[in-house]
Amino acid sequence: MNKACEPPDWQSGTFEQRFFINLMRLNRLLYHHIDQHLRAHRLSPAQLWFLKRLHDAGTPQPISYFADGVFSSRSNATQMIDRLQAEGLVRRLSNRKDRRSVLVQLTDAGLQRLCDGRECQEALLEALLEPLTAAERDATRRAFERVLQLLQSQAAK
Amino acid sequence: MNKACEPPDWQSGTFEQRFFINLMRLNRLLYHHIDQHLRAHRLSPAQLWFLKRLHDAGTPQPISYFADGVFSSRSNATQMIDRLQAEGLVRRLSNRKDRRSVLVQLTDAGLQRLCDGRECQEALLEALLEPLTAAERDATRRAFERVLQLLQSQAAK
DNA sequence: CTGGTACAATTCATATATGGATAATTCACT
DNA sequence: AGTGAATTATCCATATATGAATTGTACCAG
Repeated sequence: MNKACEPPDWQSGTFEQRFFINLMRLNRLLYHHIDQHLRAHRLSPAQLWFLKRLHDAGTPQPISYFADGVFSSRSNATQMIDRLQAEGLVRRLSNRKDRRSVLVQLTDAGLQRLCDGRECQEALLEALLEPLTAAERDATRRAFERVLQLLQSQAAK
Repeated sequence: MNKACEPPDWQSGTFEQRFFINLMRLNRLLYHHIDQHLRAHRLSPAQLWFLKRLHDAGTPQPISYFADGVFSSRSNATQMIDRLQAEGLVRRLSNRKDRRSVLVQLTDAGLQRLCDGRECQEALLEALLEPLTAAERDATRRAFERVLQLLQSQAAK
């Protein structure tokens, strides 16, 4: 990411405008921060998220398992798995129960890569958030959950 | 965006892990929510942001003005402006002061599109955040600013 | 069993985003 | 003035993300 030329005044405008732009900005900055360090482990945050979810599941999962709407939609999951497979981190298994679907399995190399990346990401997040007091953590957690709740009730309409 | 197949348990894991994933999730959901409604006005959130910044500046701005690291990096700004220009929303002017740079100017059509889109986005954000009490707004604002501050001091290292 | 419907994965077109080149231009320094 | 560094926009390769269309498969109603 290139350096800003003359950054806008992020704290101007209404609460709603600042909320939106600060959310987008925080997201972008944090993603980029983690991305930079994960690069040494040859993983993107999205790839790490895929491997982590697959490992947590414990068993091979269909492609649709990864289309959770956070790091990936349905059509994107296919090509994310393509790239992970090209690197030998996962493999595709045929599904005898339902030949429409394909099961994705973590390989040993994928597990190793996952452990490296996970450690890196966790260390970065802990270092970043370490200065937060317990009260600040609580307030932050609640703020996120509250807005997520509003967003879900709004999106239902 | 496709519906989730079996959404993961977002509230498991350490505070740091939940923080990260909730931030990414909130960002994606809100971006998508706004994107869906802006589509009727033939704008993406990123395009609206470009037009808004250009209008706020009041005068034509160089390409690098848009590379603020939130919606766009340097190389991306070029193609964002390409698309806006192809739609007739902005035009490129030569810069007599510095022939390396190009000035981008809002057209009348761009101003009209901006007004439509801005109104749509503001209404969505107000409707979404309307249930928040003053105390919740304050807590939310402070949470964002605190983490942004941490991130900037961390990124400096 | 058959025909229609639903569903899973894929492919395609397009938009967004980054980093690494490059060419043209300007600037800084001697 | 002239050389070398820095800057500006652009181009390229690649990754990420979405929606629409397609293909193959499963399932259900009659």
